[in-house]
Amino acid sequence: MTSPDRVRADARRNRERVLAAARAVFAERGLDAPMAAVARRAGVGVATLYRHFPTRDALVREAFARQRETCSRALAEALAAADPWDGLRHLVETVCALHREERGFPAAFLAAFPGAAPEHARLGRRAERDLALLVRRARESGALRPDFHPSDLVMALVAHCGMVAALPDDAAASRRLVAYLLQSFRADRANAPLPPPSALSLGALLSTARGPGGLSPSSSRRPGTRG
Amino acid sequence: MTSPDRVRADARRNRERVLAAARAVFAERGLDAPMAAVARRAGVGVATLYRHFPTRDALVREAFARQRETCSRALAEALAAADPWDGLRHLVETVCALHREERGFPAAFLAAFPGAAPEHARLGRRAERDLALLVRRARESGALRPDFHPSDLVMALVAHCGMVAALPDDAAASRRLVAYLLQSFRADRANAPLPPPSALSLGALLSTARGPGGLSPSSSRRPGTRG
DNA sequence: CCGTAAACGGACGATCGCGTCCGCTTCCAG
DNA sequence: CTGGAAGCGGACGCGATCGTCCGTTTACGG
Repeated sequence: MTSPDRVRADARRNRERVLAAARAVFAERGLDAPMAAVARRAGVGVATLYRHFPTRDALVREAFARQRETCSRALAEALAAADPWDGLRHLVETVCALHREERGFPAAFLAAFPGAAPEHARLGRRAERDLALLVRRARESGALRPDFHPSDLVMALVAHCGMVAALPDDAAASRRLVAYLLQSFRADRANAPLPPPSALSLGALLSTARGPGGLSPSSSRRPGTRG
Repeated sequence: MTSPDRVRADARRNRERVLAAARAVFAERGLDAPMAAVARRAGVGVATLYRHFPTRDALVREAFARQRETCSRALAEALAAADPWDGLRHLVETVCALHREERGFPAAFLAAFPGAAPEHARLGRRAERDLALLVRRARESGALRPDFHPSDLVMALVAHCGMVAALPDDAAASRRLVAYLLQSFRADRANAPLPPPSALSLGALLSTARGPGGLSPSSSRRPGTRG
């Protein structure tokens, strides 16, 4: 059962090339871009891709491992911060910055959700416990509103993530939403100035007639749906 | 160029059947469910479906026409309200309730976005103008914070919509997010009690190991991406 | 009741993505 | 240097969806 441990150098190299290609392709074409596109971009045969990552899930998971690592670290840092509110803010801002900056990650983040709870909950449980502790401390410090619930943090992250997924180019909107949310979580209302608003317009959202090319290009589906 | 005007009764009936089926199927299987599935559900041949709605976009647009109509009406009502803040709240709550209650609509709402601005901007322009007016009035009434920008409303709607798309069953999270956002938009901070929190957990979001079936079932893509 | 035009439906060819299979190449230990 | 095992790559068979084409059915005005 003990695997060779010694991996051929070219294999390791190819693995990295595939991961980089996957990030690029997922960022450009969405999480369900053809596997072949990833392989081509990596300069590698499909078989090699499938050998390293038997399923799309495995590939996505590995491709964004660093990002998840960053999230996880941000939680630890938040917990270690001298002021729990600062910790909370740090957590939110770190995760949201990741959503904003790492193209394709929001989709992976959202996609991770529905199937999240079932098994493996090892690290998940721990994260939950840490979050609960952080929230309790921040509430007790008086900075966080007393009716704040840990799930509100998740709610905020998912909402932000969903917005970024829909509007991947609007960093202004992302920053502004984060600022609004953080302000609404404070117990007092230190109305710190908000970052500048985005250029979003109501556009055709309420319009009845729609031009061509409206929704067709990658018609989008709800990320969280059991097959 | 003048079309017959007189449409056969069965044609009209089939059209309605297809629209109802489309809403059902889109709700269950996402916006890019097979056209054939819609046809089957409607008890109709594919050809009939394609005759009435030449493209998927056309079908989606028509299927959710009533919902868009409701949004549009909500804006008008908001503008007509005696108190502009009440109007704004009504608008947000109406649209978000729609997101929450009409399965499939959030995806359509989001999908409508990226291609929104280009042409047809007729109704869009008007909506924008109305919104700007509403916002100005609400600011001047003192209820809405002075640094609120009309795009913030769109930002909030897209964020809420994104969250609902990711967590279609969590009405509690939806209501709570709306409450947080509305509170954060107030100039004063009338800390009205929030609706109860959701049962969301951090789950495996930060977890490194992921069990099987994590993201695979309908792997989700960013709704707004030009092909 | 009847004829016609409109509407219907399902079969069909084309396209696309998946994941495997197998012959060839490359690494590296001895 | 050399042999063998690990790794590689692309062709291939499969299944799903698309959108059209055409023979058949149905509504309805006269």
